[in-house]
Parts: sequence; structure tokens; C-alpha cells
Amino acid sequence: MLHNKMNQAGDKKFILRLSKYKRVLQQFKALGMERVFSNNLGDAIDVTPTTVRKDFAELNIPGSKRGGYVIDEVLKRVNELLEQDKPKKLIVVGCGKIGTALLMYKGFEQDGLMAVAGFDIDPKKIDPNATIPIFPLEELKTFVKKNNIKVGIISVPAESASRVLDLMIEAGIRGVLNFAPVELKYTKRFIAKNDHTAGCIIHNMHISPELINLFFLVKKQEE
Amino acid sequence: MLHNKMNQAGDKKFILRLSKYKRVLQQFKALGMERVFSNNLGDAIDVTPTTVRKDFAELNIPGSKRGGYVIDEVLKRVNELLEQDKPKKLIVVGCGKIGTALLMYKGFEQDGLMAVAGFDIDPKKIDPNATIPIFPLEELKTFVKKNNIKVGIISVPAESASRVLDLMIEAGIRGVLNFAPVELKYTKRFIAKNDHTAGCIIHNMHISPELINLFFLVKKQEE
DNA sequence: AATATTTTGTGAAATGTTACACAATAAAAT
DNA sequence: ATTTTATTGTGTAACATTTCACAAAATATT
Repeated sequence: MLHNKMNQAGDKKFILRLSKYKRVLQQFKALGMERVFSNNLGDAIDVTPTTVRKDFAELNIPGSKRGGYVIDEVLKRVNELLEQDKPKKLIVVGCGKIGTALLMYKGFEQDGLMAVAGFDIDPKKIDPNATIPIFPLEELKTFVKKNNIKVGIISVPAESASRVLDLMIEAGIRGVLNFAPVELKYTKRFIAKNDHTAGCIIHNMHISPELINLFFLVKKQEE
Repeated sequence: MLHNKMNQAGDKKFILRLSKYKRVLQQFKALGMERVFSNNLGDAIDVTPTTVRKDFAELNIPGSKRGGYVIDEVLKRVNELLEQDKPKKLIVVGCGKIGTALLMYKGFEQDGLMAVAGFDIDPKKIDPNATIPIFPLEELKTFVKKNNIKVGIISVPAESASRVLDLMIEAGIRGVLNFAPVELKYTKRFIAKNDHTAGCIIHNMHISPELINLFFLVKKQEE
């Protein structure tokens, strides 16, 4: 993963498990536990104890036989890797229902993330004095550079998504999570404009395919 | 995948690719194209031509050398597998911002899905006369059974999610896509209550981990 | 102190997924 | 009609990920 040759898919699964470990360990800690065994942690997030041990080996987290792992030590290492000493700032472009929901998403705070601003093209949405301000799209570039924002969410209608992506990349965004109902990807048209050493990583939230997949699996389960 | 021993992860990737093929092929068709080659389709959705051909072999879609695949034939087979002759009905439980956004999510219509009702605990949200009605949670069971709904979305606060999941499974929901900022899973406590042959498949939308992963990858890219 | 038990750590095996390679085939070119 | 070219189809290889298996170690028990 980290040190070995890895791909983004492997990374993502690993990061997902790390996030799950973190959440569960925080719960265990809140219950007063100080140590955890790999089989208990594995049960909690639906992976095998071997996977837990492999993950912890990857992070150089030492365990002790019959003593398991020290929860504080695991949390410390996970936070180090994910660099979650302080909340990571992100922006949301497109402040319709999904966008504003994401601006105020409760899960961000608990997971070391912070939506710091929204941007929209609709003047009625603009609210610079809100708790999390919403600015016009024209101010995106200035804001992104001034605040050194690297990651953003796109939650605009499908037909605007590609153009918004262009603006975000131009502004300096280097990671995009796309909620628009259209597949976005980093294509060659950006390379002529941007520093060649840094592209933009785009991940799409596949809401429809997730549901289609559920329908498919539910049908199969009924057979 | 379909005929071979498969797991849900493999299925999901396959279904995701099918959805992507479908979207792209609809676009190609709108452009007047009648045939497609595996390398063009692969380019369009970022997979290798071999993957495309393997997928089509799995679906028994015949191609012809130097003639490629007939777009209509591929779409027909994909729709058959995904059973998308008519929109698949789903419900949304929790009609806050994410919930109402999902009720009206534009991507559903184009992807063969239809949100037919929302449910909420808050009386102020109830709106039985809306285009997509929102009912009180007490009516969930009746509605689900009467309309034979099998799949639903959870978009409630974290602290309500588990209880809402219970109600949904009790009502007859067999596939759940969870947007609440908490990991849900189908645990043993359901087994005593439900028909043993049919569990409930739960997938979590990992919004925070997706973003954490983006931060991680962006950081790695800058190194 | 000695023994038993339970867990970690990790090399290797197994499984899953993707890509390679090329024979076969069909359309295009001659 | 024949040859050339470009693609499909698929067996197999390569690579990625997960699991197995067990030695080693540390705690618990005797």
C-alpha cells in the first residue's frame, strides 16, 4: 500500500478501512477500553483478523501477544497517516439541496474534515455572512488560492458539471468528489493549461449505480 | 460474475461498468452511431478493451470482427440484465437536505430509477400532495408493502439511522443505501425477526472516507 | 517455575481481477 | 477472388488482494 507498489484502488480500500478502524476505536475508547484484539476489530468492521493485522503491520503499529493493540497508539498512527491533526478544509461548488446538505454534513466534523465555503452561480444562494459562507462562483479562484484549498465537492446539475470542473482545476483544486449525475474525469484538455506535474484526481459518487447494484443483489437474493 | 462464483465486490464493479457503458452508449446513439469498438468504449469509461470484451462475453453479446458491437444490441442486453424495462421504485427515509435532494435527483430518471416517496419523522416535512409525496414514518410499513418496494435510501442523522434501518427491514425493505454519517450493517439481531432466507443488503456511501482518500492521494501526488 | 493458552506477525497459498497474446474471423482494400 | 488489415474472443499470464497456517511470544494458569 504505502511503501509497496500500490494503485489507487488498493489505497482507497485501505483508507476506507482506516476510517472505519478510527470510528470504531473512538467508540471503544469512549466505552473505556484501552486495548483491542484483531478479531474484535475485524468483527466490528467486517474484515478478517488477518486483514487488520496486515493493515497494522503496514502502519508499523506493534501489537503484543495476548495483549492486543493499544487503542491510543492505533489512533495516533492512523491520524498521522491521514494527517488529521486538524480538520482538512474543503469547498462545495453548487449549493442546491445536496450541496447545502454537504456543507453542513455532520459526518465531516467527526471525521476530521471541514467544509469552509460554498459557491454557486445563483445570486439567490449567495450568503457571505452564513456560518459557512456561500460565495458567487466568480470568487472561487481567489478563495481557493487565498485559503490553499486542494479538495472540493461538485454538486451542480449534470449539464454544468464539466464547466465547473474546469473552473475548479483552474483555481487550483487538485481533488474533486463529484456528486453531479454525470461521470467526470481528468482529460487531456487540462494538461496544456496546468503544471504537468500535478493533475487533478476526480472521484465520482456513483449514486445511481449503487442503487442499481442493490436492486440487482436483492433480486439475486430472492432467487 | 453472473454464472461464475462471484462476490458482491466483483458484482459491484461489473454493475458499475454496465451503468457506465449504458450512459456512454446512449450518448453515442444520440450522436447517430450504430456500432462501437471495444477500444473506443474502453477509452470512454477508462477501462481496457479486454475488460469491455470480457464483460460483453459475460453478457453473451456477440461482436463482429472489424464491425464491432451493435449499440442497440448492447443496450438491450444491459437493460435485460439490470431489468430496466421500467423505472425501479425506491423510497427515501429522512427528508432533510440530502433526502429531498435525492428525492429529486436528476440522475435517477436517466438511469432507470424512480424515487416514489419520502418519509420523515418531522411533521413539518410531511407533504402528501407533493409531486413526490413525503409521508410520516408511521406510514412506511403500509406504503412499502402496498407498493412492493424493496430498496430504500437512508438519509437521517447518525443517531437515528440504526432505528430507521430496523423499521425499514421490518417493513420489507431488502436493500438499503445509507447516506447517514454512521456505518450500518445487517447484524444478527434481525435474524430472529425475519424470514431466514432473506436478509437485507446494506451499502454505505462513504462520503467522508472518499474525501479523506482524495486528500491522501492529492498529498501523495504532490510529493 | 513450568505449562497452557491465546494472540501477533508474516511467509506463502489461494482467490479475484485485469491484461496479454494470438488465432480466428470478417470487413476493407487490391 | 485474393490479400490485407483490424477487430473479436478467449486461454492464459500477470498482478492485486485476501486468507491460511503456524512459529513465536506474551499473558494466564497451574
